[in-house]
Amino acid sequence: MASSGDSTILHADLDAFYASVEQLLDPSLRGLPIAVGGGVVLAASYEARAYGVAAGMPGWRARALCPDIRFVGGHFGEYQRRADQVVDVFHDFTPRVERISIDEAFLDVSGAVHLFGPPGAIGAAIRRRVREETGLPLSVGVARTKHLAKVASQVAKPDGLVVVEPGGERAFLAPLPVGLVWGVGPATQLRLHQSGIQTIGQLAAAGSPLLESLLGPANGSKLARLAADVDRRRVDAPERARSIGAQAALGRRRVDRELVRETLGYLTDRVAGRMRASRRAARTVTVRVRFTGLRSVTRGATLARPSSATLTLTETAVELAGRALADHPAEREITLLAVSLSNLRDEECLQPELPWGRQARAQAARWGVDRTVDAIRTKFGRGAVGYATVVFSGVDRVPEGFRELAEH
DNA sequence: TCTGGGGTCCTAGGACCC
DNA sequence: TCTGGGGTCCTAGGACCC
Repeated sequence: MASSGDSTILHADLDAFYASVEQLLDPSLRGLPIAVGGGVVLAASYEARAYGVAAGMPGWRARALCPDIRFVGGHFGEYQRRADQVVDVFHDFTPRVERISIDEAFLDVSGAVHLFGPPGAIGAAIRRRVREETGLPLSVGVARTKHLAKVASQVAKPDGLVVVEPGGERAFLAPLPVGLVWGVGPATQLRLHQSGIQTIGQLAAAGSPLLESLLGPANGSKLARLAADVDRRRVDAPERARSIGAQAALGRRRVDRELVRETLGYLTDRVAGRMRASRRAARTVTVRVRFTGLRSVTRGATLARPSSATLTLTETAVELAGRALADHPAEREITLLAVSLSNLRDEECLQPELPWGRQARAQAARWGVDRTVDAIRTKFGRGAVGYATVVFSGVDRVPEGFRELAEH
């Protein structure tokens, strides 16, 4: 029985995943700069990355950087299918697989060395099998901790394997840029650079007190632990979600109450349905309104009791959006609306409504309508039935396949 | 001339309670 | 005479991740 200090963690990360699948499906795309997406780059092939194209970049900028870039994609079902195939391979080596996104997972292979040899050999064997069975390039990092395994897989990219031997952790981390630390994004990186901290070695040397004064107590101490390699998180099954949300980009639309009502109705309907499918109810509703120039505001409200009723949640969302808009009368156009449900409770645990009173009866009726709609949709599909403004709403411009993928 | 959708966590101020 | 401290919940905003 290995102690936690002896655990061996493997981080596996599919390279340029969506783009790699597209190049497999259409061999004429191999070796070419391609991007998956349209308005925004969801994934870029390594050939495109050589031009500076990166995920999250607006499509027009990608075209400016790389005029020959080809935009392809939309094979969402294929992405999911192949990613599942890869995870099946992982399970042949260990039952302890923590999937953290469609193209990434942690594996605890501490107990697998007796069967498959040293950690490096396991990493190599997994990479080989994934390549043979799916055609996809996979990068793997191996180390004693999750954080270090993840850093190692980033160093291994593209299509490589990096093993950090026990005892070599600090030396491995020291020269690497701070941006490789999990949780260091552009804002934190800028602040660290301004303090003369460029490498993870310098980050570790800075120490917790300085980092806490720079970045706040929680972020500072967490970063100090990661840089000093004393983080010991285990590989676990993912926890249940703490919030469920949906958003819709609208282009540039003049502020219009009816548009807001329809869009929020549509979004809340989707989100509430997903929540009911996982048998939960929400106490907090949050609405985000984004204006031009990426200026955005959020308004939230916590209900006296949890609800899973589409109508109740929609009314709350619409009211919150009204407040947000009223607080910003100078804004003439909105570009995005988002709804999020949080403070989630298991529905079975809810206090049953008292069987009398008009309000209780109304709630019971809403509950019944939602269940009926859910059941019909399960049988006949989303478009079969719904509230009128939702059914006829024209905001569903993003491919449904992508939504389902994102929801997975 | 600012681009998708789905999430997590942290901070900070205010209300309220003891 | 408004002085002390601690805890919880709510709200708004922001950073970050895939």
